Amino acid sequence: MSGLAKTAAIRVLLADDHALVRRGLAAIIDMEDGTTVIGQANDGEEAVEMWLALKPDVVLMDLRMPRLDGLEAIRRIRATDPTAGIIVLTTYDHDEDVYAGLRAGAKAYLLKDAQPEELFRCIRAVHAGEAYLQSKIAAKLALRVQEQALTDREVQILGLLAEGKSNKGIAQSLFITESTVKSHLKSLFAKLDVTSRAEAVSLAAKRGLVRF
Amino acid sequence: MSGLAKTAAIRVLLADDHALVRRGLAAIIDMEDGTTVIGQANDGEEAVEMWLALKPDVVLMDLRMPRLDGLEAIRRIRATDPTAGIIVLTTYDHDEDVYAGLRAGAKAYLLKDAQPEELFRCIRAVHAGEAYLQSKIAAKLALRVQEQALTDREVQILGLLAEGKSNKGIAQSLFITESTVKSHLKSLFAKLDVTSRAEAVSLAAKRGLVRF
DNA sequence: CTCATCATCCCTCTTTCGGGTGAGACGTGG
DNA sequence: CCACGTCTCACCCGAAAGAGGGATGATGAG
Repeated sequence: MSGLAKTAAIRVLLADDHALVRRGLAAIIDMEDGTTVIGQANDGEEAVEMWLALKPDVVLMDLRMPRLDGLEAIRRIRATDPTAGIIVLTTYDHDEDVYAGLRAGAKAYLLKDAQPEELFRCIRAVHAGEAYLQSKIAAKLALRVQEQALTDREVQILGLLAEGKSNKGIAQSLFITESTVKSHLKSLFAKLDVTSRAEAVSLAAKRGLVRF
Repeated sequence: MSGLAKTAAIRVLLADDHALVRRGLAAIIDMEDGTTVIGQANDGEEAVEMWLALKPDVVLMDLRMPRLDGLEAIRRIRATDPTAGIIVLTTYDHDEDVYAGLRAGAKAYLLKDAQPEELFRCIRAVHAGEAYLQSKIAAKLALRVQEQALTDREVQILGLLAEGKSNKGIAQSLFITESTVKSHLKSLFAKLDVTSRAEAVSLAAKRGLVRF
C-alpha cells in the first residue's frame, strides 16, 4: 500500500480447492510485509494456467485438488521452469504424499498446522532459492529412507486390494494369472511388513499409499 | 473499529489445530462486517475452556484435534448450554463425521471448500438459532438414513479388523470365541455391503468409520 | 558380462475365510 | 409377557488365501 517499494514484495500464487482456507491464507499473506498474493487457483489446471500467465515468485500448492492434482500440476510447472519455487502446503503428513511432493519437484513441504511465522520463513527461503523442510517432515523422510520402495506393479495391486478385490479379481483386472498376483502380494506383504490383506489396506490408508 | 455499534457484532470462537487455517479464518471473519473473532483455541480442551470464559455467540469447530477431539468438545459445551451455537467446520465429508458431529449437537456442518459467503450465511443462521446444512452434506445425510447403524461391538471389531487382526486375534483381544467373531463379521459385512475383510477396511477408511 | 530386479508362471501345503444353519441368554420396549 | 435385536456360541463345508518351494525371460546398471 505504501509508496515505498524498498524491495519488491514476493509475489505468491495460491492453489487450494478449499475456498475458505485459500481466502484466509491470502488475507494473512497480504497482511504480512513483503509478501503479496497475485493469484488464487481453485484446482491444478488453474494453477498451471495462472503460473504461466503470472510467473509468480512462489507457489503455495495443495496436493489434493479436483481436475488435476497438485503433484501433476507441480510436474507441469517444473517442466516449463525447473527453478520454479513451489511449496506444498497441505493437511496431510502421509509419508507417501511428502515423498511424492518432493520428488515431483517441490522445494518445500509445509503442513497447515504450521505457525504463520513458519510459513513466511518458508516463503522467503524458497524465494531465495533454498529448500525448506519442517523438522516433523524431515524426520518422516529419514525413516522413509530405510524402507524399500514399492514397484509400480505392487502399488497397482495394492490399490485393487484396497478395493476389496480377490486375487482372482485382481488377476482379471490386470490381465495376469492368479499365481502372479500372489507372487506380487508376497513381496508386497514383505515390504510393508504385514501378514494379511486387511492389514495391508490399513497400512496403505495410514501412509497415504492409495486414495480412498 | 467504527464507533457505531448498530448491532453488536457476532462474537465467534475458533477451534482448529491448524494454526495457518485458523489465523486465516480469523482474518476473513474479522474483515467481514458484523462478525468478530474473540478467541482462538488450538485443541478441544482449549475450546471448552475458552467457551466457558468467553461465552461466544458462535463456535467454529474442527473435528480432528489433539488432546480432546471436536466431538467431545461439542458434547461438553452442550452439556453446559444446550443452546450453544456450534458449527463444525472441517475438511472431511466422511459420512460418519457428519453424522457424529450433528448428533453431538452441532447446529451446522460446513466443509472448508465452502465459499466465504456461505460461511457468513451459516454463522448468521446459527446465531439466529437456526440450523444450517450445505446441500452436499444434506445429500449425504439422506443417503445415510437408509443404512443400518453398526452396533458398538461391530465398530469395535471393525477397528481390530483394520489393524489386520485375524479372527483368532480379534477373538483373543475381545475375550470371545472365534465363532462369535465370525458371527459379528457376518452382520458387519452385510451392513457394509462388502464381501471381504479388505473391502471392509477400505470402506471404513472411506467413511471415516475408524481412525487410522 | 554379470548381477540384481522385475514380472511372469507353476506346484504343494495348511490355515483362514465366508456362507449356511441353528440356538441359548439377555435386555428393551411394546 | 412377548417380540425383537444383540451378543454369544457351535458345527460343517468349500473356496480362498498365505507360506513354502522353484523356475523362466527381460531389463538395466555396474
